[in-house]
Amino acid sequence: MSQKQQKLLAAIEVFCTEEGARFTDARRYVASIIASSGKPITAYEILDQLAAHIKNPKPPTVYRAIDFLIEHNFVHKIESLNAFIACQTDHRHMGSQFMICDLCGDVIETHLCSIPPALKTSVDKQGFVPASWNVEIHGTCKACQ
Amino acid sequence: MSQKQQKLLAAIEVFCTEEGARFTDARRYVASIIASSGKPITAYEILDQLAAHIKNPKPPTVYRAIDFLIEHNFVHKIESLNAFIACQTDHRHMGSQFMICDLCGDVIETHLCSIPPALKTSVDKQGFVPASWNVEIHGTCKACQ
DNA sequence: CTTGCAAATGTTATGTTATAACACTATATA
DNA sequence: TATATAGTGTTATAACATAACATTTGCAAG
Repeated sequence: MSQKQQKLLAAIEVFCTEEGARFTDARRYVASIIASSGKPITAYEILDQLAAHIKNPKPPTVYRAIDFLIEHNFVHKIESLNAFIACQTDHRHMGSQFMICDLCGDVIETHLCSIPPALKTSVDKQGFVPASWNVEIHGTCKACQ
Repeated sequence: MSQKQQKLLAAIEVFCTEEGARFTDARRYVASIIASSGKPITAYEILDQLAAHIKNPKPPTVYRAIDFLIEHNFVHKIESLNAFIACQTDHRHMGSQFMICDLCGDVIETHLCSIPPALKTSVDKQGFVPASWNVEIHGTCKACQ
Protein backbone atom coordinates (compact mmCIF):
# COMPACT_ATOMS: atom_id res chain seq x y z
CA MET A 1 0.00 0.00 0.00
CA SER A 2 1.29 3.42 -0.96
CA GLN A 3 2.11 6.06 1.56
CA LYS A 4 -0.66 8.18 0.10
CA GLN A 5 -3.21 5.48 0.77
CA GLN A 6 -1.94 4.89 4.29
CA LYS A 7 -2.05 8.57 5.08
CA LEU A 8 -5.60 8.93 3.85
CA LEU A 9 -6.83 5.86 5.71
CA ALA A 10 -5.13 7.05 8.87
CA ALA A 11 -6.74 10.47 8.56
CA ILE A 12 -10.17 8.92 8.09
CA GLU A 13 -9.62 6.66 11.07
CA VAL A 14 -8.75 9.64 13.25
CA PHE A 15 -11.81 11.48 12.01
CA CYS A 16 -14.10 8.55 12.71
CA THR A 17 -12.76 8.12 16.21
CA GLU A 18 -13.15 11.79 16.98
CA GLU A 19 -16.57 12.16 15.43
CA GLY A 20 -18.07 8.84 16.39
CA ALA A 21 -18.50 7.76 12.78
CA ARG A 22 -17.83 4.17 11.72
CA PHE A 23 -14.87 3.24 9.61
CA THR A 24 -16.64 0.46 7.80
CA ASP A 25 -15.26 -1.91 5.17
CA ALA A 26 -17.09 -0.11 2.39
CA ARG A 27 -15.59 3.23 3.39
CA ARG A 28 -12.15 1.76 3.91
CA TYR A 29 -12.02 -0.03 0.58
CA VAL A 30 -13.53 2.83 -1.43
CA ALA A 31 -11.10 5.32 0.12
CA SER A 32 -8.25 2.97 -0.56
CA ILE A 33 -9.27 2.45 -4.20
CA ILE A 34 -9.62 6.18 -4.83
CA ALA A 35 -6.29 6.92 -3.17
CA SER A 36 -4.51 4.22 -5.13
CA SER A 37 -5.65 5.70 -8.41
CA GLY A 38 -3.30 8.46 -9.46
CA LYS A 39 -6.07 9.88 -11.61
CA PRO A 40 -9.74 10.65 -11.15
CA ILE A 41 -11.75 7.46 -11.00
CA THR A 42 -15.43 7.00 -11.75
CA ALA A 43 -17.96 5.44 -9.40
CA TYR A 44 -18.37 2.40 -11.63
CA GLU A 45 -14.62 1.88 -11.90
CA ILE A 46 -14.53 1.92 -8.12
CA LEU A 47 -17.41 -0.55 -8.13
CA ASP A 48 -15.43 -2.93 -10.34
CA GLN A 49 -12.41 -2.77 -8.07
CA LEU A 50 -14.55 -3.10 -4.98
CA ALA A 51 -15.61 -6.53 -6.18
CA ALA A 52 -12.15 -7.77 -5.20
CA HIS A 53 -12.94 -7.00 -1.56
CA ILE A 54 -16.71 -7.19 -1.14
CA LYS A 55 -18.94 -9.84 -2.64
CA ASN A 56 -21.11 -8.53 -5.46
CA PRO A 57 -21.13 -4.84 -4.51
CA LYS A 58 -23.88 -2.56 -5.79
CA PRO A 59 -23.83 1.13 -6.86
CA PRO A 60 -25.39 2.47 -3.64
CA THR A 61 -22.54 0.97 -1.64
CA VAL A 62 -20.05 2.95 -3.66
CA TYR A 63 -22.06 6.15 -3.76
CA ARG A 64 -22.71 6.09 -0.02
CA ALA A 65 -19.03 5.68 0.71
CA ILE A 66 -18.15 8.43 -1.76
CA ASP A 67 -20.75 10.74 -0.21
CA PHE A 68 -19.23 10.18 3.22
CA LEU A 69 -15.71 10.81 1.96
CA ILE A 70 -16.71 13.93 0.05
CA GLU A 71 -18.79 15.30 2.92
CA HIS A 72 -15.76 15.11 5.18
CA ASN A 73 -13.36 16.45 2.56
CA PHE A 74 -11.27 13.33 2.06
CA VAL A 75 -12.29 13.07 -1.57
CA HIS A 76 -13.37 15.58 -4.22
CA LYS A 77 -15.57 15.21 -7.24
CA ILE A 78 -14.25 16.49 -10.55
CA GLU A 79 -17.57 17.64 -11.94
CA SER A 80 -16.47 17.93 -15.53
CA LEU A 81 -15.35 14.29 -15.53
CA ASN A 82 -17.94 12.71 -13.23
CA ALA A 83 -15.01 11.27 -11.40
CA PHE A 84 -13.49 11.30 -7.96
CA ILE A 85 -10.03 11.98 -6.60
CA ALA A 86 -8.41 11.92 -3.18
CA CYS A 87 -7.87 15.30 -1.62
CA GLN A 88 -4.27 16.27 -2.15
CA THR A 89 -4.15 18.92 0.52
CA ASP A 90 -4.02 18.15 4.16
CA HIS A 91 -6.69 20.24 5.74
CA ARG A 92 -10.32 21.13 5.38
CA HIS A 93 -11.20 23.74 2.82
CA MET A 94 -14.29 25.36 1.35
CA GLY A 95 -12.98 25.41 -2.17
CA SER A 96 -11.17 23.15 -4.58
CA GLN A 97 -9.09 23.97 -7.61
CA PHE A 98 -7.99 21.48 -10.20
CA MET A 99 -5.85 21.54 -13.30
CA ILE A 100 -6.96 18.74 -15.55
CA CYS A 101 -4.71 17.62 -18.38
CA ASP A 102 -6.93 16.74 -21.34
CA LEU A 103 -4.15 14.67 -22.88
CA CYS A 104 -2.92 12.38 -20.11
CA GLY A 105 -5.81 12.78 -17.69
CA ASP A 106 -3.62 13.75 -14.76
CA VAL A 107 -5.11 16.13 -12.25
CA ILE A 108 -3.22 18.54 -10.05
CA GLU A 109 -5.06 19.93 -7.07
CA THR A 110 -3.94 23.32 -5.96
CA HIS A 111 -5.11 24.95 -2.83
CA LEU A 112 -6.26 28.45 -2.11
CA CYS A 113 -7.70 29.16 1.28
CA SER A 114 -10.07 31.77 -0.05
CA ILE A 115 -11.74 32.94 -3.23
CA PRO A 116 -9.27 34.96 -5.32
CA PRO A 117 -9.74 38.72 -4.81
CA ALA A 118 -10.69 39.29 -8.44
CA LEU A 119 -13.64 36.97 -7.99
CA LYS A 120 -14.41 37.93 -4.42
CA THR A 121 -15.03 41.52 -5.49
CA SER A 122 -17.64 40.37 -7.90
CA VAL A 123 -19.22 37.99 -5.39
CA ASP A 124 -19.47 40.71 -2.76
CA LYS A 125 -20.91 43.15 -5.26
CA GLN A 126 -23.76 40.75 -5.89
CA GLY A 127 -24.36 40.29 -2.18
CA PHE A 128 -23.75 36.58 -2.68
CA VAL A 129 -22.62 34.50 0.30
CA PRO A 130 -20.40 31.61 -0.82
CA ALA A 131 -20.63 28.23 0.92
CA SER A 132 -18.33 26.23 -1.29
CA TRP A 133 -16.63 26.61 -4.60
CA ASN A 134 -14.89 24.64 -7.26
CA VAL A 135 -12.51 25.58 -10.05
CA GLU A 136 -11.70 23.23 -12.90
CA ILE A 137 -9.06 24.32 -15.36
CA HIS A 138 -8.69 22.18 -18.46
CA GLY A 139 -5.55 22.28 -20.54
CA THR A 140 -2.28 20.44 -20.92
CA CYS A 141 0.20 19.61 -18.20
CA LYS A 142 3.91 20.22 -18.29
CA ALA A 143 4.74 16.68 -19.35
CA CYS A 144 2.30 16.81 -22.28
CA GLN A 145 3.43 20.08 -23.90
CA MET B 1 -40.17 36.74 -27.04
CA SER B 2 -37.89 38.42 -24.52
CA GLN B 3 -35.16 40.79 -25.47
CA LYS B 4 -32.65 38.31 -24.10
CA GLN B 5 -33.90 35.61 -26.42
CA GLN B 6 -33.92 37.93 -29.40
CA LYS B 7 -30.41 39.08 -28.69
CA LEU B 8 -29.10 35.53 -28.41
CA LEU B 9 -30.83 34.38 -31.58
CA ALA B 10 -29.53 37.41 -33.45
CA ALA B 11 -25.99 36.73 -32.26
CA ILE B 12 -26.22 33.11 -33.37
CA GLU B 13 -27.58 34.16 -36.73
CA VAL B 14 -24.65 36.52 -37.25
CA PHE B 15 -22.24 33.81 -36.24
CA CYS B 16 -23.79 31.30 -38.63
CA THR B 17 -23.69 33.73 -41.53
CA GLU B 18 -20.09 34.61 -40.88
CA GLU B 19 -18.89 31.07 -40.29
CA GLY B 20 -21.00 29.25 -42.82
CA ALA B 21 -22.82 27.22 -40.19
CA ARG B 22 -26.53 26.52 -40.46
CA PHE B 23 -29.05 28.07 -38.16
CA THR B 24 -31.38 25.09 -38.14
CA ASP B 25 -34.71 24.70 -36.39
CA ALA B 26 -33.22 22.48 -33.72
CA ARG B 27 -30.54 25.04 -32.90
CA ARG B 28 -32.95 27.93 -33.01
CA TYR B 29 -35.53 26.30 -30.75
CA VAL B 30 -33.01 24.93 -28.27
CA ALA B 31 -31.27 28.31 -28.01
CA SER B 32 -34.61 29.99 -27.57
CA ILE B 33 -35.70 27.57 -24.84
CA ILE B 34 -32.44 27.95 -22.92
CA ALA B 35 -32.57 31.73 -23.20
CA SER B 36 -36.17 31.87 -22.06
CA SER B 37 -35.34 29.98 -18.88
CA GLY B 38 -34.07 32.38 -16.26
CA LYS B 39 -32.37 29.44 -14.56
CA PRO B 40 -30.19 26.56 -15.65
CA ILE B 41 -32.25 24.03 -17.56
CA THR B 42 -31.49 20.34 -18.06
CA ALA B 43 -31.27 18.61 -21.41
CA TYR B 44 -34.42 16.61 -20.74
CA GLU B 45 -36.35 19.70 -19.69
CA ILE B 46 -35.30 21.24 -22.99
CA LEU B 47 -36.42 18.06 -24.71
CA ASP B 48 -39.88 18.37 -23.16
CA GLN B 49 -40.24 21.95 -24.29
CA LEU B 50 -38.88 21.16 -27.72
CA ALA B 51 -41.85 18.88 -28.28
CA ALA B 52 -43.96 22.02 -28.71
CA HIS B 53 -41.95 22.90 -31.81
CA ILE B 54 -40.61 19.67 -33.26
CA LYS B 55 -42.52 16.42 -33.55
CA ASN B 56 -41.37 13.74 -31.12
CA PRO B 57 -37.82 15.03 -30.54
CA LYS B 58 -35.13 12.68 -29.27
CA PRO B 59 -32.19 13.29 -26.88
CA PRO B 60 -29.52 13.46 -29.61
CA THR B 61 -31.35 16.37 -31.21
CA VAL B 62 -31.09 18.32 -27.97
CA TYR B 63 -27.53 17.31 -27.19
CA ARG B 64 -26.31 18.15 -30.68
CA ALA B 65 -27.83 21.60 -30.50
CA ILE B 66 -26.41 22.12 -27.01
CA ASP B 67 -22.97 21.00 -28.19
CA PHE B 68 -23.08 23.51 -31.01
CA LEU B 69 -24.19 26.32 -28.72
CA ILE B 70 -21.58 25.49 -26.10
CA GLU B 71 -18.80 25.10 -28.64
CA HIS B 72 -19.46 28.60 -29.89
CA ASN B 73 -19.91 30.09 -26.44
CA PHE B 74 -23.58 30.95 -26.65
CA VAL B 75 -24.42 28.58 -23.83
CA HIS B 76 -22.55 27.24 -20.80
CA LYS B 77 -22.90 24.05 -18.87
CA ILE B 78 -23.20 24.27 -15.11
CA GLU B 79 -21.33 21.09 -14.32
CA SER B 80 -22.46 20.76 -10.75
CA LEU B 81 -26.12 20.84 -11.87
CA ASN B 82 -25.88 19.02 -15.20
CA ALA B 83 -27.77 21.94 -16.60
CA PHE B 84 -27.34 24.62 -19.21
CA ILE B 85 -27.66 28.38 -19.23
CA ALA B 86 -27.37 31.11 -21.83
CA CYS B 87 -24.13 33.05 -21.74
CA GLN B 88 -24.76 36.29 -19.90
CA THR B 89 -21.71 38.10 -21.22
CA ASP B 90 -21.46 39.42 -24.72
CA HIS B 91 -18.17 38.16 -26.00
CA ARG B 92 -16.12 35.02 -26.32
CA HIS B 93 -14.19 33.93 -23.30
CA MET B 94 -12.04 31.04 -22.18
CA GLY B 95 -13.46 30.86 -18.73
CA SER B 96 -16.79 30.98 -16.98
CA GLN B 97 -17.66 31.87 -13.42
CA PHE B 98 -20.97 31.22 -11.80
CA MET B 99 -22.57 31.95 -8.46
CA ILE B 100 -25.26 29.39 -7.88
CA CYS B 101 -27.87 30.01 -5.21
CA ASP B 102 -28.66 26.69 -3.52
CA LEU B 103 -31.94 28.04 -2.21
CA CYS B 104 -33.67 29.61 -5.22
CA GLY B 105 -31.59 28.08 -8.00
CA ASP B 106 -30.71 31.39 -9.59
CA VAL B 107 -27.37 31.64 -11.29
CA ILE B 108 -25.32 34.76 -11.77
CA GLU B 109 -22.59 34.63 -14.36
CA THR B 110 -19.70 36.90 -13.70
CA HIS B 111 -16.96 37.46 -16.17
CA LEU B 112 -13.22 37.61 -15.75
CA CYS B 113 -11.13 37.80 -18.88
CA SER B 114 -8.31 35.86 -17.35
CA ILE B 115 -7.54 33.46 -14.55
CA PRO B 116 -7.23 35.33 -11.23
CA PRO B 117 -3.57 36.06 -10.39
CA ALA B 118 -3.71 33.95 -7.22
CA LEU B 119 -4.57 30.92 -9.32
CA LYS B 120 -2.46 31.86 -12.31
CA THR B 121 0.67 31.80 -10.16
CA SER B 122 -0.04 28.24 -9.19
CA VAL B 123 -0.89 27.22 -12.76
CA ASP B 124 2.33 28.69 -14.09
CA LYS B 125 4.37 27.08 -11.35
CA GLN B 126 3.14 23.70 -12.51
CA GLY B 127 3.95 24.47 -16.13
CA PHE B 128 0.29 23.91 -16.92
CA VAL B 129 -1.18 25.55 -20.04
CA PRO B 130 -4.87 26.34 -19.58
CA ALA B 131 -7.31 25.96 -22.46
CA SER B 132 -10.55 26.63 -20.63
CA TRP B 133 -11.74 26.98 -17.11
CA ASN B 134 -14.85 27.02 -15.06
CA VAL B 135 -15.63 28.30 -11.59
CA GLU B 136 -18.80 27.33 -9.75
CA ILE B 137 -19.49 29.01 -6.45
CA HIS B 138 -22.38 27.61 -4.45
CA GLY B 139 -24.03 29.60 -1.70
CA THR B 140 -26.98 31.91 -1.20
CA CYS B 141 -27.87 34.94 -3.25
CA LYS B 142 -28.74 38.39 -1.93
CA ALA B 143 -32.48 37.81 -2.15
CA CYS B 144 -32.27 34.55 -0.19
CA GLN B 145 -30.24 35.76 2.81
C1' DC C 1 -27.66 -8.32 29.87
C1' DT C 2 -31.37 -6.70 27.04
C1' DT C 3 -33.82 -3.23 25.12
C1' DG C 4 -33.99 0.25 22.11
C1' DC C 5 -32.08 3.75 19.20
C1' DA C 6 -29.32 5.63 15.47
C1' DA C 7 -25.99 4.75 11.97
C1' DA C 8 -24.87 2.10 8.31
C1' DT C 9 -25.51 -1.58 4.90
C1' DG C 10 -27.94 -4.94 1.55
C1' DT C 11 -30.90 -5.34 -2.19
C1' DT C 12 -34.07 -4.47 -5.85
C1' DA C 13 -35.43 -1.49 -8.89
C1' DT C 14 -35.51 2.59 -11.36
C1' DG C 15 -34.48 7.37 -12.55
C1' DT C 16 -31.43 10.59 -14.96
C1' DT C 17 -27.91 12.06 -18.09
C1' DA C 18 -25.52 11.27 -22.36
C1' DT C 19 -23.77 9.04 -26.60
C1' DA C 20 -22.85 5.33 -30.39
C1' DA C 21 -24.04 4.03 -34.80
C1' DC C 22 -25.94 4.33 -39.16
C1' DA C 23 -29.26 5.79 -42.58
C1' DC C 24 -30.95 9.86 -44.58
C1' DT C 25 -31.52 14.94 -45.99
C1' DA C 26 -30.21 19.68 -46.97
C1' DT C 27 -27.04 23.09 -48.67
C1' DA C 28 -23.29 24.96 -51.13
C1' DT C 29 -20.30 24.88 -54.80
C1' DA C 30 -17.39 23.01 -58.49
C1' DT D 1 -25.98 18.07 -61.86
C1' DA D 2 -22.44 15.69 -59.27
C1' DT D 3 -20.50 15.51 -55.05
C1' DA D 4 -18.73 16.77 -50.64
C1' DT D 5 -19.87 18.33 -46.10
C1' DA D 6 -22.86 19.60 -42.47
C1' DG D 7 -26.65 18.41 -40.15
C1' DT D 8 -30.75 15.52 -38.79
C1' DG D 9 -33.74 11.25 -37.66
C1' DT D 10 -34.01 7.11 -35.29
C1' DT D 11 -33.01 3.13 -32.59
C1' DA D 12 -30.70 1.52 -29.08
C1' DT D 13 -27.83 1.54 -25.23
C1' DA D 14 -24.16 3.28 -22.22
C1' DA D 15 -22.92 5.79 -18.16
C1' DC D 16 -24.07 8.04 -13.96
C1' DA D 17 -26.91 8.26 -9.78
C1' DT D 18 -30.67 7.57 -6.33
C1' DA D 19 -35.34 5.98 -4.15
C1' DA D 20 -37.23 2.88 -1.11
C1' DC D 21 -37.42 -0.43 2.27
C1' DA D 22 -35.75 -4.38 4.82
C1' DT D 23 -31.92 -5.71 7.68
C1' DT D 24 -27.79 -5.44 10.49
C1' DT D 25 -24.44 -3.29 13.51
C1' DG D 26 -22.70 -0.89 17.45
C1' DC D 27 -23.48 1.46 21.35
C1' DA D 28 -25.61 3.42 25.32
C1' DA D 29 -29.49 3.70 28.84
C1' DG D 30 -32.12 1.12 31.82
